[in-house]
Amino acid sequence: MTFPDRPSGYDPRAFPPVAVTVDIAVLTIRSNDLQMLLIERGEEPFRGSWALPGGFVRPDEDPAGAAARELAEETGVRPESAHLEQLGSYGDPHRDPRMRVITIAYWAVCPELPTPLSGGDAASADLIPVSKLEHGGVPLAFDHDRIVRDAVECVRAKLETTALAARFCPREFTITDLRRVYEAVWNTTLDAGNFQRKVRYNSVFQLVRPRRSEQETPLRGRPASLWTVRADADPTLDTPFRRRRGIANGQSA
Amino acid sequence: MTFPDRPSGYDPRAFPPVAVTVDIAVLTIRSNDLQMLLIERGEEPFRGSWALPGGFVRPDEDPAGAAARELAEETGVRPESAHLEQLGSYGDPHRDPRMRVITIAYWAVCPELPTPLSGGDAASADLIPVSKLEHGGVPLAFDHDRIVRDAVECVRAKLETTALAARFCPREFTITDLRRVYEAVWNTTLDAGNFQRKVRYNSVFQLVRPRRSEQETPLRGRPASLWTVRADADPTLDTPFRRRRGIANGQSA
DNA sequence: GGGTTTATTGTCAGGTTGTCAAGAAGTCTG
DNA sequence: CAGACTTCTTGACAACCTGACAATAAACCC
Repeated sequence: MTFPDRPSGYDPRAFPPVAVTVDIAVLTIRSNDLQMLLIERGEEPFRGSWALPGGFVRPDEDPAGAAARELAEETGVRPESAHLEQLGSYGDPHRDPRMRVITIAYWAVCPELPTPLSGGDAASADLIPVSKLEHGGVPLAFDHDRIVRDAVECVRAKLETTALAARFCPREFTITDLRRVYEAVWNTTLDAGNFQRKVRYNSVFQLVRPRRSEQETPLRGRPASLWTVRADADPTLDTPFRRRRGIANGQSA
Repeated sequence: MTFPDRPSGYDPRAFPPVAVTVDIAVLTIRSNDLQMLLIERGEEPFRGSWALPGGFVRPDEDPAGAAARELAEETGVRPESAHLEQLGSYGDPHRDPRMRVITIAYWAVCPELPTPLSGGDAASADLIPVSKLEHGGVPLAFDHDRIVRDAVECVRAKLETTALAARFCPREFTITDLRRVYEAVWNTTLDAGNFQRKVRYNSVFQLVRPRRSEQETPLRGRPASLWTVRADADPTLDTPFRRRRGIANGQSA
């Protein structure tokens, strides 16, 4: 990597103006549905369209740090409770009509999110079902439709091989909680018995308490055991969960 | 995403100066060994260290386009013969001591590369075995050691679920060619019989000719059939190849 | 206690994988 | 030209994993 033809002494102003931003696809599960946090734009361009939360990377800030900051600002979640990971960069020269903006996209997975408060942007934030976004029913600003698609696919794929699904749940969760995450994210249904078996055999998951004591929403049925993700090791699953591709599963029409 | 407090009319000079570059981890297989193309720096900073090939994203250029251009410039490979994919962005504020540089890293997989010609950078290019890079025996510039590690891990993982391995081979290849790619990239050995079975069952691969006619290097043994990757569909494998994690396989010591 | 609900365990056939052996089809050597 | 040698390809079989589904367990309700 060499700098443009200039002997030495790097004149900052000589570089073509580029803005670098981060955008974050924040995912959570609401009423057994995969949803994404989006913000309705109050200004041009794309006034009235929905957009990913995000903002500028500050001069002395790491992009990951900028993403964590924006996440906290826009959702109020503590950075350590969410899982934040880089998706990739989007840099089409004309993706923003105003000027050259390269964005580094991230995705984040949160347990049940506090109901989105309209942020300081004077724009309203809301959780939108991903199924709706995939159906094309929501107009998105910039190239955010592509980022959304990529982020969702990335999370779906990551559920196959890692314990990421647990990041949608509170620290301790039941196996049914976990199964519902898979069902929501993959928009499918899984056999409860087989799912149980896989979780029990997976060394990443760890039994915490044989019975649930603090009752939560479901007050009926046999109480479930509580599980957690083993803290020490990396969250790779011993044997992956494989999604059945090709068959249009789940609710159609 | 909103712009900094400024009513309208975006003064380019007002944005903090950031340079955006692409860096490419070019991988190929030489003598059954995974190797990466690196360039020895002839200038400060990091004079004498090795670095990934790369360069600036031009004002009206897409980052992927910049990566393809740099790849062609530095290796002479036709862009369509290589597989080029984005890895991610690296933007630590101090990763380049001269100024703020955010790089978008790519990885590329090439069939047998033309022996690297020293590029126009007045620096010498060379193929370095990845095993050497992982052993820490090669000083790398900037944060390129991290990019190299991430790129190698990404390619290793991608071999599990896609037909990427075929991109290391010419358009038509034998099953043994393909197996050697896996063995080189994963630094392990695989059972030839099992491997054969999996490839034959995989709908991604397609038999071209039942016997090899043009003899290549190995003039001994039963001639092998030639296979290719089905062009139409996406390169996802029906049943993934799984690498056995945890066991330190391959040549030790 | 009987009915309902949900969690958990069990069964069993079918598919996939790992190990290993045998067969096929060439070249090489004496 | 007959082995010897090499490499590709197929086959056998046990171990393991998975999907489908039935049975049992543990709560709640009335």
